[in-house]
Amino acid sequence: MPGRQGANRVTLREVADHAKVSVATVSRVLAGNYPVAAETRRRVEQSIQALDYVANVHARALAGVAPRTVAFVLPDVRAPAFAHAAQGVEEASAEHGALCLICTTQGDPERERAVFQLLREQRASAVILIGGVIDDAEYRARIIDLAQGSRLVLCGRPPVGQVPAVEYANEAGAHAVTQHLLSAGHQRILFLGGPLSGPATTTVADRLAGYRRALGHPGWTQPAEFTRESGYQQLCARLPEDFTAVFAATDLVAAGARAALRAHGLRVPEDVSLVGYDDLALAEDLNLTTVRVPYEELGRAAVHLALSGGTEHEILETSVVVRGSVAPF
Amino acid sequence: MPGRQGANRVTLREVADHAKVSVATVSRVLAGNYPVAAETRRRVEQSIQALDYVANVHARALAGVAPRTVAFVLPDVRAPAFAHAAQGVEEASAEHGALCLICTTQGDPERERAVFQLLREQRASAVILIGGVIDDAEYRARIIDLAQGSRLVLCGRPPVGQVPAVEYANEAGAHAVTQHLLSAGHQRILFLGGPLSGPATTTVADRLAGYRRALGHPGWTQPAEFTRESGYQQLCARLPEDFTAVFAATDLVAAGARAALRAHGLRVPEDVSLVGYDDLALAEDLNLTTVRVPYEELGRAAVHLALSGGTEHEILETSVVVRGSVAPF
DNA sequence: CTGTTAGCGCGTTCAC
DNA sequence: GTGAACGCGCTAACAG
Repeated sequence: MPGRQGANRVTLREVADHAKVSVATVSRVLAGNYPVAAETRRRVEQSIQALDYVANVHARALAGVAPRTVAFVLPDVRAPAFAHAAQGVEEASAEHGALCLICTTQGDPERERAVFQLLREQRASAVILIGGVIDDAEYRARIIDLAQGSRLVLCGRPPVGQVPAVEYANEAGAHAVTQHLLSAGHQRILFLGGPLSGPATTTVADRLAGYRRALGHPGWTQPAEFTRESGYQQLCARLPEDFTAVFAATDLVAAGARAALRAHGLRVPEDVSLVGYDDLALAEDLNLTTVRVPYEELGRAAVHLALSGGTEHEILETSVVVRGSVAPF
Repeated sequence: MPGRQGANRVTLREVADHAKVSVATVSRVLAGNYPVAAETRRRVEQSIQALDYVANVHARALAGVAPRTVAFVLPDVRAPAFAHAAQGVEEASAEHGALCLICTTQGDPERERAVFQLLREQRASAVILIGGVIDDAEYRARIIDLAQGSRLVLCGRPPVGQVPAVEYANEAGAHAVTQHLLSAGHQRILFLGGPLSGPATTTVADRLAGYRRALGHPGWTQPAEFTRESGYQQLCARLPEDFTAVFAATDLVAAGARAALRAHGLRVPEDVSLVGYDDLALAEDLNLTTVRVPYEELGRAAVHLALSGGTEHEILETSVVVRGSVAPF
């Protein structure tokens, strides 16, 4: 192992001195984009090794050679769906030789602003935004505003003005599972999910829209937050009633719904059929028929879009994963 | 909204000109650590607004004011345990006003090296490392090597040489659940988990050690990777046998074990008791008695340790969470 | 209180 | 092929 310098403050200058050449020469062998005598190059490389020289990105960036950096901004890494998207972003960034920053905001617009400020200071090449949102005028204005600073790409949300986005076929997926339920003979299907009060996020709104389009009428809905707990309580509040199937807006909600059904002595799928959305790992545990959302692909696509500079509106496909939570009625 | 500049290349100089002051003055109102006439400050602030000026971290860093950056290096963000730790790291970093970088390595030492190189170039204030490892000489050498570049803190692993670490009472937790099983009258307890071949990671090794210490003898073990699938298959391979309880090395493994038990017509806990480790969300779904590991705290503690520059070896507590998967025997 | 100026570490013309 | 010198945007003395 070469002699290490601890705090590692070795500069180009020192390497140059050590190798008895000028800084320009060292810079050249480092960049490798300019002819350097073999012997000289060897000597320089040795010095670099010996001193354990590590280039300083800051100096480099200032001199015009900025490393690519893509930032992924999300409410919370612990949410499986977001974690999967993050994985996709990470992988795609690495493939592009870009460093990946992951920043969480806890859904707080204030923190989101702070994070963006930080990212602008960092001169991030691109920032990708994910997380449920209510698509109102205030929100759209905020996005337009944020987009000024750096290249912005929306993920799992509709595009806003000139700000590009990569989405998944959310409404279509909801339509498909509902259709699946309908084909099995179900007629009274309860949609479980949505805000307990106030406007819905685009995510729920689209799923609800797909459900309604398949049904051909407004159907029946029971609000519930995107948590297991809420799914449990909100369905209990609705039980007993005469629906034969439940469409939970999320796998997590479905997990809660399933528990609620059981608590009321109802079996899945014998007594009540149940479907979810997202296809998280727990859907398999629960043997839950659900809609698969390609979260990792979503992240990857966002990175490509961000780095390619495109402005198209990409929409990834969703598909229903049939397991054992639906029985014919 | 102020007039935005798109690519945002406004410099201090321009702001100074706009406000008819010197760059030093602008720098001062920005830093706020030096007296500036109220009127002047107001004018400068207006110019900053008008031009939508955003400081350049790189220039700043080069001039000596480096922003704190803590990097969290992990195998995979999708693993719930790691995601929770990441959340802790993120929050603690934010509290310290530090930017948080999250980098994944897929457990590939090569990628790990590349990431470290990148982080050194970034002049990261600290890097925190998490993920299962086999504690051999090669590994220890690698850590020592990596630690040269920047401030390193190990997370959920034992310290190596001068490299500090924050762990959780892994062995003690395993001892405690085993004791819990013993108290319920169980004697033949199977430990499910561990490498199918080769040496174990410190994580399993410690859990196994706790199990054995409680038992007072080597006990019975069946290898299994840390996945639901492996838990299922490896337990099936062992069934039927006459143990009355299973200690799964991980909640995920426990989920698989539970499915295997069911597939063989065995009920939990009536026929066989089952415990896991980690206390992930799914443990609650499964009504699984398990050991709670404070992953978020682990992440937070690592950040504090990293930023405080301490070198202590911190060990967080674990506790057994009693749910309904254990019955007296 | 405010302006001038010298670096921070590196890439990049230019001359040699 | 190689070296000297300027500038990237900003902070921190140092003078006024």
